[in-house]
Amino acid sequence: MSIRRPKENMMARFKAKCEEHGLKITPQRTVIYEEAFRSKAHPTANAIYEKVRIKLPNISFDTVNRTLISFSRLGILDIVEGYGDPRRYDPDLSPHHHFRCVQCARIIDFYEKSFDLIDIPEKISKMFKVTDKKVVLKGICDKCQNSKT
Amino acid sequence: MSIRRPKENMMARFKAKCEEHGLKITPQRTVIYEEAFRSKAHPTANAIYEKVRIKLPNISFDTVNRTLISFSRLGILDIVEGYGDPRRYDPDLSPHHHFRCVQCARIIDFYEKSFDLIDIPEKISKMFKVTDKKVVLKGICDKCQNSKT
DNA sequence: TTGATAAATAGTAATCATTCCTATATAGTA
DNA sequence: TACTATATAGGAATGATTACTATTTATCAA
Repeated sequence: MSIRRPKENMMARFKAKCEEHGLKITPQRTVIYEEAFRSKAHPTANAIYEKVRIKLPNISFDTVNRTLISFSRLGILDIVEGYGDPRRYDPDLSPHHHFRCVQCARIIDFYEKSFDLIDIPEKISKMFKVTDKKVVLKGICDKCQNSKT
Repeated sequence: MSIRRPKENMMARFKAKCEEHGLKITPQRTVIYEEAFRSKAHPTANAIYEKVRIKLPNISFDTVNRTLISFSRLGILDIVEGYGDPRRYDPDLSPHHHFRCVQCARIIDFYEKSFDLIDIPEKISKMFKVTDKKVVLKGICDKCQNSKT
């Protein structure tokens, strides 16, 4: 799911983003950034915490959680739209879209060029500063259709 | 936000949906249904619970929560996409779309006919049973743009 | 109309995600 | 190198959500 980029580009982007927003570059933030983007699928804060902990054994969960939230506020990282479940992050920065199964709660990524091209209505772009757009589909996934009990 | 419909239609729909899925029609479910659709904006389970409690003083929160979840599973009620905050419901059944402010976390409804008409790609409709589609925009809302501290 | 039965509910208790608090440590800068 | 605003660790508090169980009830068949 996540885009493969050379590590040096990733870290240059990280450094630039931090400086842009006046965030100090700490070892904790660096490792959290690396691990968040190394993740596949849509990791929770806890999943990222567990990975970070391997490199920084006595980091606190709060630091990981707080950092992920500030990353998402600054547009460094996306939060996946959820439906009452724990917050999950999306390291995939390329335009993509989501299908959600209402039975098993899975969120499945898909790519569709025509969806990437939809125009923001003027009434919206006048009022708000739009930084991202995504089509979210809802329904029953293949697995759940087959295993209808 | 919610569509105004004659109450009798609402209740006929409720009854039909319950029978379709083998749900018993209980006074609790009836009142929860009524109050969920009377709500404006995007109420939490707790907000609906407080309203239902006026009519059924000793209903439990668990019953309200469980009922709302089962309604959403059966397509009776929508869950609003959220970003780590408490689950919220959407009583607006008409096609509409959402803008999310990453600063203040508001979800703002908007209507855009061209978005309603987007086609589901065949690769998706073959694999999944799609029951709803929504465009989700992300950015900074008008209020937050003005009050940048 | 009534009795049987599977489903639903009330009333907790338990769990888990998330946020808050404070003393200590540190990155960036003069 | 020393100063200062930030950031962090650790743990406590809060709040949402789910789980559990005894009791009640809607539905349906006789």
